[in-house]
Amino acid sequence: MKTLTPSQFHTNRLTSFLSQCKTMKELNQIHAQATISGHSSDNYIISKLLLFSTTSGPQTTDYSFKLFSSVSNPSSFFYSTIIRAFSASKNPAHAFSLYNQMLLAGISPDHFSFPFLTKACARLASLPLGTSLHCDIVKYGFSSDLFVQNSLIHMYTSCRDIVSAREVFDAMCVRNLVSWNTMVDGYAKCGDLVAARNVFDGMPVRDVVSWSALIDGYVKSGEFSEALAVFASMCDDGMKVNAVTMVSVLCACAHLGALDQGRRMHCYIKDNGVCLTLQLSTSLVDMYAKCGSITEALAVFREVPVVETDVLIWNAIIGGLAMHGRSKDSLALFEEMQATGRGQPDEITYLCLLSACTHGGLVEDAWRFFNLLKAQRMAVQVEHYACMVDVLGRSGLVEEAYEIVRTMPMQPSASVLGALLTACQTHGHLHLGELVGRMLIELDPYHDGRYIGLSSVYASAKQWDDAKTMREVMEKRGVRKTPGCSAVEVDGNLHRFIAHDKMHQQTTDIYSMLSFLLNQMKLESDIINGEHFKQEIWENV
DNA sequence: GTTCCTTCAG
Repeated sequence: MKTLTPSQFHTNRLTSFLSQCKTMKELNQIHAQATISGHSSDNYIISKLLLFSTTSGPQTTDYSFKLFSSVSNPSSFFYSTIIRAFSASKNPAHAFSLYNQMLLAGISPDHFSFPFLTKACARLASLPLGTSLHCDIVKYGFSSDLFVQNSLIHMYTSCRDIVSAREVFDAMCVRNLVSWNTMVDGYAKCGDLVAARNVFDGMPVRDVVSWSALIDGYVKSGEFSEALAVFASMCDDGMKVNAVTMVSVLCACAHLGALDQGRRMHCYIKDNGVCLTLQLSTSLVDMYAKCGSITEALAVFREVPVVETDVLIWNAIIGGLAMHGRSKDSLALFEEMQATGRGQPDEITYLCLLSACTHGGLVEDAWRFFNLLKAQRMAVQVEHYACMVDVLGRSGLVEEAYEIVRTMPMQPSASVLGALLTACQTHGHLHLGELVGRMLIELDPYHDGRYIGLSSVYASAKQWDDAKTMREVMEKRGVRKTPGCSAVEVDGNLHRFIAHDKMHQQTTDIYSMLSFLLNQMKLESDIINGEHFKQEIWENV
């Protein structure tokens, strides 16, 4: 029997621990053991530690970098691994600092280094950087490596340079499924669905990624019905779908407001044993909330074990409740999120909360969240300001709302000014409304709503001539009023309507119900809002 | 002795 030295014994023991390691906490313990037994500078042990920490998500990048720094003469393996960690981190540009350091140290990049570097470049969407990287790839002789070529296609499409992506693709001697899929994804991602479809149709073999990339392309381009049609063909083709496919499909249902279809997709997921990932649960919550069934959204949310929740699913349910006017419940779920400590609130969480406050008229809570947002040194975005202006404006605090607009650190967007304009109109601030209305028209001269907005301000102040003039100015400038569009799903069928639409088979029934509802609203509006609101309703039908 | 490319959620 071979006798091991104490050092070899420790190395074997550490290696065995590392192969069974499941969490970062365990990894830290193994690292401590390595330090105690004097193996913290053993490159093999460090390589194992580094591999684990670089594949444990972007939160561990700092730790990975510390590990990397403890290697005395890092080989290309160590450089590639740390470059990979940075390419997936918040700061992909750091990957290039390491690349430069690697070149200065006289280490040549290999066929592993370049895919990570191109990925970093893709995330930065920097074409100049990508072009110079491509030159390096040629220089070091890796331009015919399949993996490098595939990642180059991805890089070019991320930089929206389809021509170069195509050149790489056409120059390839050997293409695999990934090459084709990357092309489908890249043409789809740039919004050219015709080209994506052509590549897809020309594929010798297709897999679940090919289909999913095409479906997602249609979703990203807003062609939701087409996305669902492709999904149907995919099923007809006998292709097995996965969680990624369903995320895109549910997103399409959510945008269409197609509750019955969404429910059927939920059943499909259960029946076909599609893995219910956290992302998929988030999509289900989002779909149910956007399709009007907050009850089912809550049910899906409650089925996810609290330990697995992350900020995105909290945002989906907090935002969903806000959307449904359940402001107090929305705020209560935020408290629950804080209490369980699962998921760190981000900028979007606060946006959802502010939107809850807007719907519920919760001015004090809105200020509380707004200050909390600033206190946590998060990026206060123009959307947060828009919500604050909206919540203050709706509560009649028009001066305070105006103060926000005046002092905000960036240019107020159309949504910020729009919220202020509505406040001026509702609470009769003619002077400010006129000023804001004119700014909005300047900002968006081809947007019909901007003229209508100012016209409504005049109308609310009973300045009928000015109101009429604004509409005339709009017409003179050739700005057409966009017809309002709505859709409703009945028994899985989607019915679409535009303003004054009389095309529907049951148009007589629909209009008689509408006039009944309008009469009810007329009565209510007389009591609540006075004349001009009533007028607005009639005008817009 | 260990690494690489494609599809997804607010």
